[in-house]
Amino acid sequence: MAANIRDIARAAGVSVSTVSKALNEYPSVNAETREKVLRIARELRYEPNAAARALVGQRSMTLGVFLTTGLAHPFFASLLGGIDRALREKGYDLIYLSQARLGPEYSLVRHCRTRNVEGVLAFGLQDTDLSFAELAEAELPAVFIDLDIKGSRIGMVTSDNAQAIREAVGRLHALGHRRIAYVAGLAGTYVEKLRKRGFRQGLEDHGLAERPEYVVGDDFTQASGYEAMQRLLALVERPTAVVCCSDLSALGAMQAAAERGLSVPGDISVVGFDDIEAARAGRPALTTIRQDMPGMGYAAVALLDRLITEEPGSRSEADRRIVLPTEWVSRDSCGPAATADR
Amino acid sequence: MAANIRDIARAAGVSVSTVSKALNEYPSVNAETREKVLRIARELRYEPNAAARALVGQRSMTLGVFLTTGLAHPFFASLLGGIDRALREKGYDLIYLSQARLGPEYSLVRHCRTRNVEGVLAFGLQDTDLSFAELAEAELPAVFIDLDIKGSRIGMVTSDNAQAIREAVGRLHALGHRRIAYVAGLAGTYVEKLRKRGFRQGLEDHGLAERPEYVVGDDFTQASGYEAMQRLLALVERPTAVVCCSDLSALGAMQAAAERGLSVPGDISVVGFDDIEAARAGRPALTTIRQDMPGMGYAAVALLDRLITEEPGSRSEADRRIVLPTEWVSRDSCGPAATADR
DNA sequence: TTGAAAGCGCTAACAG
DNA sequence: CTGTTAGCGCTTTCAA
Repeated sequence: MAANIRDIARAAGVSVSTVSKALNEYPSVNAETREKVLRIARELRYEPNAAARALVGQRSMTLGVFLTTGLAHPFFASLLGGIDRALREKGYDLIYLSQARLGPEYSLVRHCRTRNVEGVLAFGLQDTDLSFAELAEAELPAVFIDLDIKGSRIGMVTSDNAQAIREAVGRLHALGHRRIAYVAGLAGTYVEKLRKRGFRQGLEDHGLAERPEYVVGDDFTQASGYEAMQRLLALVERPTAVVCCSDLSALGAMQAAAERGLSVPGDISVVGFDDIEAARAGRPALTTIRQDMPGMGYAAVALLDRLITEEPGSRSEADRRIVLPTEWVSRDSCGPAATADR
Repeated sequence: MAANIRDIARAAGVSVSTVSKALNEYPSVNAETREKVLRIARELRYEPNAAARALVGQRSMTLGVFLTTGLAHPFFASLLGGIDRALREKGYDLIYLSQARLGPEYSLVRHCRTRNVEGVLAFGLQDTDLSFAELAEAELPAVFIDLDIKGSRIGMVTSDNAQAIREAVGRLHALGHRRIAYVAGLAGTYVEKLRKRGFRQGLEDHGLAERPEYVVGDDFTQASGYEAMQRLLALVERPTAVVCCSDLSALGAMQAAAERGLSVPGDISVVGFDDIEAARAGRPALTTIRQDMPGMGYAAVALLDRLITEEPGSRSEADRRIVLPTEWVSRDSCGPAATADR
């Protein structure tokens, strides 16, 4: 029942190759012929068959997406928004690549080959996954989000994590804070490494010494933030401001402060990271560092497209890394340091 | 460089059709021949070409997934876990269908046709989306999660929402609660309709009258729960227990109670719905109703597979609806009603 | 039990 | 500017 190119050719009284050319906007087709073909295609509700196109050896226009921590990320939805937009603009479709290996014989690269996947988008925190090495080896173009993987056809998109935290420290300093703590995220992850680095740079910028007891936390979760804050509040000389690696941990931290009877930002200021929905809903509303998730998604697909279509090696290592700026979102969880604490 | 069926045939000294049959486990091939073919296929790292398979007119083994509210759902990750498992078991791949219409000419069904999608999985809250009618019309098999759509090749998977809330009311009643309120979710959604119905049934079961002022809230968000609880606490005769439509709204409700200086569960008991991660992390840890998200995902794919492979009309309306049981998760936010309040 | 051949829908030489 | 033809990789009659 579905019309194909031959049906159109017959109805239009031209050859299939002419139809193909008309449909693909070849310049060599007579304007009238093209219009006629296009009109008939519409009438017949013609839809090109992607499988046939892929088979004939050209592009499959298929990208794969591989998620490690993936969807648990509270802002994956916004990432996807940007990915989606870029996908449409470039004409790609996205296929989901399972992270659940059923049996050791499963291979990401083989899966991609079978489905004619032209490039893969990977997202997550763990870079320990073996598949990544496999990807690089296979020369399959790939773009990682927040993951530091190298390879000739591998790109990366991330936020300017270090700069963001560094700036946060600066802003707290400007508010009079001198005892600034950092609630760290999962050790070993790329973003955590940079955020911690940014924290140190921020302290340095203002001649503040780093105190080991002011660096706590070991995960991006709410629970980690909660416990971290408890430890901070048990200190003899407690911090007046806390920069957190994530909104979730900041929320946990605020919870701990509230239980302790401390007011935020009256007694202690708190800064988050990400700007998830709950940041706005929290009491007090969380001051945080917004990542441009849609922008990252969009940039990732655009970069992947370039990696696929350009000559391998035509862009430099640096040229395959995209670092997006973050945005300081001032809400209610930060305030001036109490004067007694200065 | 990628080996194809002809390469195998050549290397094995047999015909391509024999190779095809061996690869597809036709019984008519000689055991020795089959072994030889399989061995060579492995040596050559042969991977079947999905496009060619789809083209030759058989199954494409491709499912589409369409998300409305989709990924914003905090537990979409667990849903996906179940989907993933079923996908592998049945041999399907999943392609992401954009919800972002670029221009009015985009059509979900056409997209599916182009990509040879055999069936679609849809998830979300809004059933107002026009594409759904289009799906039913096109006779494209589809399974909806938490969405009440009907059609001859359309199925649905959901939790037993009504029963879950009804049971929650019963449990609160058993704890001595008589003034039980309900924090409702987004009006007009399928799950909300059933949860509210369950609440009423629960009250009826125990001869409790429904008080209009005890039904508040209008969304599944934390903000909605927060405001709802504020209204509840402003009442002259405030409830001693609150059943919430979601964990998020329950968390918001607890926040409001805490701000008001009320203890949970000492002064007021709170029940959530979903069992998201934050439920466990909350203080007090939230007593809630767990939905079997992986189970729903798995069931959805399995049902879709049946809808695709079985004769249309071979299963009854009721047979196309799968309702999964929920589980009561007792944590710390519920306690006996204060005796004075009985 | 095996093989030859046709053809799925499309694109791309090449010839006219 | 248009048409003829070959062929992408695979499955499936049909005949041997």
